[in-house]
Amino acid sequence: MTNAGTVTPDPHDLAAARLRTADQRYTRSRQALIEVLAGADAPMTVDEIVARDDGLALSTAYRNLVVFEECGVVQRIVTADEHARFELDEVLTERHHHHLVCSRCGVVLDFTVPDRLEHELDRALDEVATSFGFQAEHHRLDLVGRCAACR
Amino acid sequence: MTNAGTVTPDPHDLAAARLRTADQRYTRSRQALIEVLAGADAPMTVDEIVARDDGLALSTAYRNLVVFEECGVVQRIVTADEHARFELDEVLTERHHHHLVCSRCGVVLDFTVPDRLEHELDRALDEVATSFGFQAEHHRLDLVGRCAACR
DNA sequence: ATTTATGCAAATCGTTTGCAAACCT
DNA sequence: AGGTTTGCAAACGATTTGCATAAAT
Repeated sequence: MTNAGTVTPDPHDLAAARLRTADQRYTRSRQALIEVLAGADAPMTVDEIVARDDGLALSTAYRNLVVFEECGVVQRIVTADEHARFELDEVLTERHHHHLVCSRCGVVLDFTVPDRLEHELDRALDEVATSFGFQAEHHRLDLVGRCAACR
Repeated sequence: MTNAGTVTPDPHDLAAARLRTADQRYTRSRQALIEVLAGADAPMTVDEIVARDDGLALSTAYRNLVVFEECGVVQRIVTADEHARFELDEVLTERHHHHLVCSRCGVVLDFTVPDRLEHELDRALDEVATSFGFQAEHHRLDLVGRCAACR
């Protein structure tokens, strides 16, 4: 279910709000970063992000992505690939999803599973967390294989 | 279900067999590496592995772990943590499992979910792969949170 | 005016690699 | 012997960081 019947809020507003809570400014660079990520159709590497926005320094991108991550504005995705990838946090997109990861080229795509399965998963993971004395934060479900282009 | 009623084969034999198939030798260093991993109760970083076996060069460990990975003898686990971790492949251990990942200290622990859920998951993921033109290799299910020591 | 963010260049650090010696078959 | 693996030290490359300047409040 993807917030049917509601208006999807602006990522910029949500990001700004979350940053403000952490006493962080929503500067031009940060706005540009969110703009790029909001327009992405898949998680992006830092190189890809910087290439998309002329004038943004690599170090600034890295630093802000860390801030975003700490504020729950973006999610960092680490695969076997050497580059980390970033996407807007589900809090901003309101779309819980998982990732297809290509074992050859490293590309990452989003997918969802039926709600029923997702709930069963949640329940099972709750039990696991409890039995290990773990305080669960979130789960990740990745399907690893060859993407259509790399088959 | 964990191969009830059968004798668990020796990891060394299985590793040697798989390496032979790829025209790879099962040298002392490689045996030592498997020995350490077979005795591990959780996926280990390369530093941990080398510390456990005196005399094994870091570069040798890295090189052999790559060979092992290519031969399906070990599985590389990459989390948000800066160190990759390694464990024997499920082909050797015969225990399909998933990972608890501590978001603070990076430690990784194994867990399993009920067979029924695992099968449902497989079915759902098959559909996803098909619809994306993906050739699935395997899936990963991680529960991220704070481990008992880091809460 | 004071604090925080940015850009550049240099530093970090896990991992990889070149090469000569040791090893295996 | 003949090809492979190993150890050491140097190289790599993604990410981080110090510092002086620019931007934000």
